[in-house]
Amino acid sequence: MGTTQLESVQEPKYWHLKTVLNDALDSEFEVGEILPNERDLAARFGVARATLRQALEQLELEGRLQRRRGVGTTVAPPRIGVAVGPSANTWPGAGRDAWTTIGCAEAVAPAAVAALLGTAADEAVHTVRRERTVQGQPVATELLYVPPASVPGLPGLLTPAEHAPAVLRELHTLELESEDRAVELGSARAEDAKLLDRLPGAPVLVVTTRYVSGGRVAAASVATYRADTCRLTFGDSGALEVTHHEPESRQAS
Amino acid sequence: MGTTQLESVQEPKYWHLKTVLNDALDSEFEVGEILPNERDLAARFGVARATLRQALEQLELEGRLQRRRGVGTTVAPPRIGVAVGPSANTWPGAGRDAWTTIGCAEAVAPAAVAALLGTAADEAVHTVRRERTVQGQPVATELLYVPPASVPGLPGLLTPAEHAPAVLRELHTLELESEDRAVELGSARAEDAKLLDRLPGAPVLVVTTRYVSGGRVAAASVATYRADTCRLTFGDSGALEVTHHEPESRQAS
DNA sequence: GAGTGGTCTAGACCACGCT
DNA sequence: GCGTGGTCTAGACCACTCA
Repeated sequence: MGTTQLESVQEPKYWHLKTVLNDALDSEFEVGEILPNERDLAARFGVARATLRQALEQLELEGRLQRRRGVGTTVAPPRIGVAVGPSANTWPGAGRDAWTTIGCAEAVAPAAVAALLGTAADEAVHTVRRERTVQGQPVATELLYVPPASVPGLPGLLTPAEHAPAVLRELHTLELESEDRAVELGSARAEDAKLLDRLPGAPVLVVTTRYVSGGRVAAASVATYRADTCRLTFGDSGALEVTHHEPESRQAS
Repeated sequence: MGTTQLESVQEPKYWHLKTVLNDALDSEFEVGEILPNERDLAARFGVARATLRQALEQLELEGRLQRRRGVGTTVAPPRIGVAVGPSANTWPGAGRDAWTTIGCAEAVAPAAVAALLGTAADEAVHTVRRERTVQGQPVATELLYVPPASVPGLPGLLTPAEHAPAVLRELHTLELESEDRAVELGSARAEDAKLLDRLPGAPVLVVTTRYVSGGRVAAASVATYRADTCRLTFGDSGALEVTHHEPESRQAS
């Protein structure tokens, strides 16, 4: 056999494949177009399906592809820029904030959240589940945790339908001093995955927010954004920039 | 065979494995401790190595494990909170900003960056490579792009060693109006991966920042943070909170 | 029911870090 | 040189969507 492939030395096949596919996506496919199925693609490139899948997985992680069981693999549109952390500090649910409330329960928060709130680990807190959709597609789900101490004026008897609005209303009577946020990578738990229309384990960006009022942490939220379709934008101004993905950039030593 | 496993129906093995391992990590292992190797673990759980690896990959993605070729799999410490976007707007390299400059070159920026800067696609810009380490470990690399128009006072003849400091110094003479930032998931390119001490393709959080001065975008940067070890914190106040990972949280319908 | 992606197996070999 | 994780193969079956 001749050594025809000088360039491919020491580079994993799936990595090379990924590059090739990435370029092909730019030049030969339209957004939304469906690709040949995995078995055909693997055969075409002369690799095992598992190897091809490794390349596809990476491209999906980077938001270039979208795969759906029973349907196929399609070219993904550019990521959606979703604003996180508006210019003015506002309480969740105040004004027009792009979230829709799904429900509310009173439950013991996970230990991590209790630490964030500074409450006892076994104390029940109001837990509001919300969802955020952009262009008709779900991009995030959130759990907002409000300790009873933050909403002392809350009426005692509430129907499930009244619960969430009442908690938010009470919250808005407080003065919001500041918010801090953290962003980290996570994988979708079963429940979040269902709301986000993904499989469990899908990569998500977890945004943890502490709402501070009167020197105390008055509420905290854990929001889960689809990492494949979203770009989180901070900063005040118009955030809807173009996105894309560069193969490899020139270097600065 | 008796149907001993009622709970495991319809749940992928790797998902169940992940849960089991996650719990074991909490109860039976110390941070930094090395796990049995993959072949042993797979045998112990009665699954193929590929299946075990699928579970390990997820746990690594979530920052619970750290795997190193030739060494082994260790229990990862909690993610490091790294501050992004300080309270006061500051130029890169001003004051004490946790970054160290590696080098600088004049090169054509990738198309995406040119769009961000509003420069021509084929215009050369100053490209400063920087690195950020926390507790001795590299957590991020950055490319800072500065169009020549933003630093008109830059001397003509510069040695490589003088280049980066000179660009930053010139930049600091401008007044910074605002910054916007975006965060998205990406995978490390070969070059970034090397600086971050990871394999190419490792998950990273890509932070894109636009620095606005005089109504124009005076500079832009693309910073690449290790997604496995970092938690990006925004907001002004003390950000070094505890992190951990909850199995599954109670629900709010 | 046909076709898709998702899971799983039981092997093999390779690249790397140590010692 | 040995042990580790990383890559790759050639199969199989399952879960899902859609006509």
